[in-house]
Amino acid sequence: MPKLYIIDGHSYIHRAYHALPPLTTSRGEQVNVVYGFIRMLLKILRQQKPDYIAICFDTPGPTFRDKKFAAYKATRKPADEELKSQIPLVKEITKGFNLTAVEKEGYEADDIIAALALRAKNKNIDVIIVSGDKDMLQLVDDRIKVLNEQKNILFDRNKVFEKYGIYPENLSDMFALSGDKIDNIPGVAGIGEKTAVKLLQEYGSLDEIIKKVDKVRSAEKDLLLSKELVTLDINVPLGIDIEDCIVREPDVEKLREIAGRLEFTGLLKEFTGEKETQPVDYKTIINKDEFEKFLDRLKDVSEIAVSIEVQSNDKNIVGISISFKPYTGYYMPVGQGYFGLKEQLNRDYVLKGLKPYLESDKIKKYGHDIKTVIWQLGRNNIRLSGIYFDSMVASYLLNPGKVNYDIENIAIEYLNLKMIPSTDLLGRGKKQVSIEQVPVESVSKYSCARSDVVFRLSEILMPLLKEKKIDRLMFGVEMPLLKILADMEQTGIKIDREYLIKLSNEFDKKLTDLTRDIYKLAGQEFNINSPKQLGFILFEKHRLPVIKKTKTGYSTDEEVLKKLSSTSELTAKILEYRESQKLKSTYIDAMLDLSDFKTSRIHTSFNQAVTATGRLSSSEPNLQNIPIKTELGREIRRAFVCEDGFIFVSADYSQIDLRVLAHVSRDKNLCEAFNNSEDVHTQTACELFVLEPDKITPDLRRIAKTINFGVIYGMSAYGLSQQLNISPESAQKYIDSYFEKYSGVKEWSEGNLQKARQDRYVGTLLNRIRYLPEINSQNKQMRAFAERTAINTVIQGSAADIIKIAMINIDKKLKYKFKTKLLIQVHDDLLFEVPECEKNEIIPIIKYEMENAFSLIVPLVADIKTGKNWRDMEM
DNA sequence: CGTGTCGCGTAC
DNA sequence: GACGTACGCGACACGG
Repeated sequence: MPKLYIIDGHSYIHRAYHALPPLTTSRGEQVNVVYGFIRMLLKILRQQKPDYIAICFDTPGPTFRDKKFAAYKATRKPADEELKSQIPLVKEITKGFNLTAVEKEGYEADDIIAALALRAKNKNIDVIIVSGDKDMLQLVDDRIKVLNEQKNILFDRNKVFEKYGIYPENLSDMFALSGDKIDNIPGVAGIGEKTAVKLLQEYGSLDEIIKKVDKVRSAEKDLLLSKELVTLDINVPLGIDIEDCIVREPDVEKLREIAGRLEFTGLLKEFTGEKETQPVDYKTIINKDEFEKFLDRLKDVSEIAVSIEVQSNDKNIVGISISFKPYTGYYMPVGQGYFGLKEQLNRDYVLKGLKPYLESDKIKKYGHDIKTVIWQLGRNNIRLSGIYFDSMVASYLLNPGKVNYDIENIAIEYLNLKMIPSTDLLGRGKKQVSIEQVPVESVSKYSCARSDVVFRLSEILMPLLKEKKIDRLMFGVEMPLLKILADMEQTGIKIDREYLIKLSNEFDKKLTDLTRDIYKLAGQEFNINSPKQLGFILFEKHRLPVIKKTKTGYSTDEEVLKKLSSTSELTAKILEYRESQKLKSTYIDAMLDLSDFKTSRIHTSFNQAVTATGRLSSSEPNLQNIPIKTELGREIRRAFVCEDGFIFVSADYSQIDLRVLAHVSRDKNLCEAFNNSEDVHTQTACELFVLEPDKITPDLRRIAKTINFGVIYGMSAYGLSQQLNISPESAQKYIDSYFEKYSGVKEWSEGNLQKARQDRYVGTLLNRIRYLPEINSQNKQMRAFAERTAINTVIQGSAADIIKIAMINIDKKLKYKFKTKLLIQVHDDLLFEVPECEKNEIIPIIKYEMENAFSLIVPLVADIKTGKNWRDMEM
């Protein structure tokens, strides 16, 4: 059925005026109403795909209601000038969209809407009135609905009854009885909405009420007048036909011109987005016949792009789109609501039909964020196979420095294509709707585009990967890794819930005690978690010396509190409090929250397209920063346990960063240290302080270690001085003497920078690249930062390359013969869950594959530990 | 009432 | 006024 959207222009304008801040152009014109109006209109156009739209406006002059009742709307303030001045612009916008504005002298928009709605209804057109005005609800029936966008409610008869306790046809009686303060409609004094409803329910009609209720009878005149005023006039001579309201292509030129004039830069971009040069061919498959034909076609294809839409709460699949080639797509709705959809296929039937193709190695799979697709299908017992090209990963490899790799952004960058953002379909925030409630035509276009665009992207991205020589990294490392990460996520790691609950309670008690002590020492209660309040207590109330400041006030970080703690019991307690609070909120409670209720396992996300250096990241929860350094923190690790009959095996690379540095720099001294399997930090101390190894004190070793890390991070004298708590001058001396002893490192570092300045990027061992646009900046700070990352990225990124290769090679060995599973990667560390019976066989395999993942000029060494939980791991 | 930013603290 | 790379908590300011 075709749909007519009738927009209450009056309601839109006021909403925009009050909801938005008073945006102005640089010339001082207020334009918030215009902006809001366009936004709301775009949303309706994109989300609802109306066939007809009519935008109704009031006219300034008096209406028949004013003639009947001079005081009508008399209490209303005249509209603000800032609002009124924008109305002509709004009408101009309407024209720009090629939409029809309807107004009629002597009538209010309400009456026009009523007349239009009834006329459309008689032509078998579904009507949706977009308005927040309660008067409009009188019109609701089986064909006519009212959409309140602020509250995101679509009123049908039942919804009206739900809200008022009476049906739409009785609303005018109710409004007449209760009156309306805003419109100055008298009604019957002493009767509000509640009483009106009660009376109507009791007596049925207005006539009966007048007869039976004294109070109403005495106000009969007012009541009848009110009734006339609230009743919508459906006999407006409209002067237009429904067909005049058909939705046409907007006049993009005109909209662009207005957007430019009013300085709507964001909107301007939307209107400038490339129009499809080639028409797309998207189809929605809704019956068995079409589906069987589709499956027939699948038999002959060698590659498909897949995109899946899921319900946000239960993650059930509501539809699948598949594309065979660019500019085409098929959408199969399998769990959508019936809004505009006559029939749809059964989910299990569709999945069963697609399964052999999705699981076939013969058909190459393309997608954007395939790991998510693996999950979506995995939940439905389909193991996606033949995984070939992920456009998210590809675009990440082409430039890993970006904030995100959403397909919308990638499509703009590489195809100059503006896609429908999901917020257009679903809205955002609290008003977000679930996808199955969105009309199928919209979801179909949205989803098909997502498959289609993956193909279009692949045609651009693949040659780029080749050209930049990162195709081996893509197809040899990242694509195989993708599947391994999905497996790791799916496996998860078991936690001891009872232990964590016990820990949580203990920490609770500890925190309560500490809080009490702290309040006492501070002399008052305050929020210890607030650095601002804490700063006040320490540095203003107690006049403790200010050691460091932040952008916004006093610093209260660990370094500061530690220094103060030699004299202050208060800060010592706060340090204790901080540690416990951190462990409880970030680890203990979060782990309990995120663990699977049935299996007690935690399934993190290993993100493949986040870091600028090529490392993985982990989130929800982050299992890559579980405490290990302090005794108390380590207690958290005891919560990570293996299943009965299994044992954890962890394998971590020894000094992989410094080994990579030795390799790329070919520094004689550094290589020697590793080739002679000496302790590298001690060795560095020997060089720096010109002492024999047996003369190196722990303190000297600590200094050497800090410097070694400094090299990896692109050390500066200032940074090193901070870290070692020494003067920048002495730090500089250390650095000078380091580079004297390790001249190879110095030469490599300089050469690396020079190359970076030339190429504006750096590359790792596997030619993972990172752009450094700031490397030649005039700004010293920015340039210095780029120089540090130039050093760090090569080392950190190469180490990431190596462990990724190791993961792939280990996976190949494990996959078929063993039940051992890789659970977690922490940058240079792999954690496996191993059946006890496989342990002896597995350990040498893991060690071998890690140490031989890549051939450096120094050996790679992996240290193996085993244990029943993640804390108590022993060699 | 949600969203973005800041300070802080974990990991490698 | 930062030696690199991440994630996430709680507080707070801000525009609704």
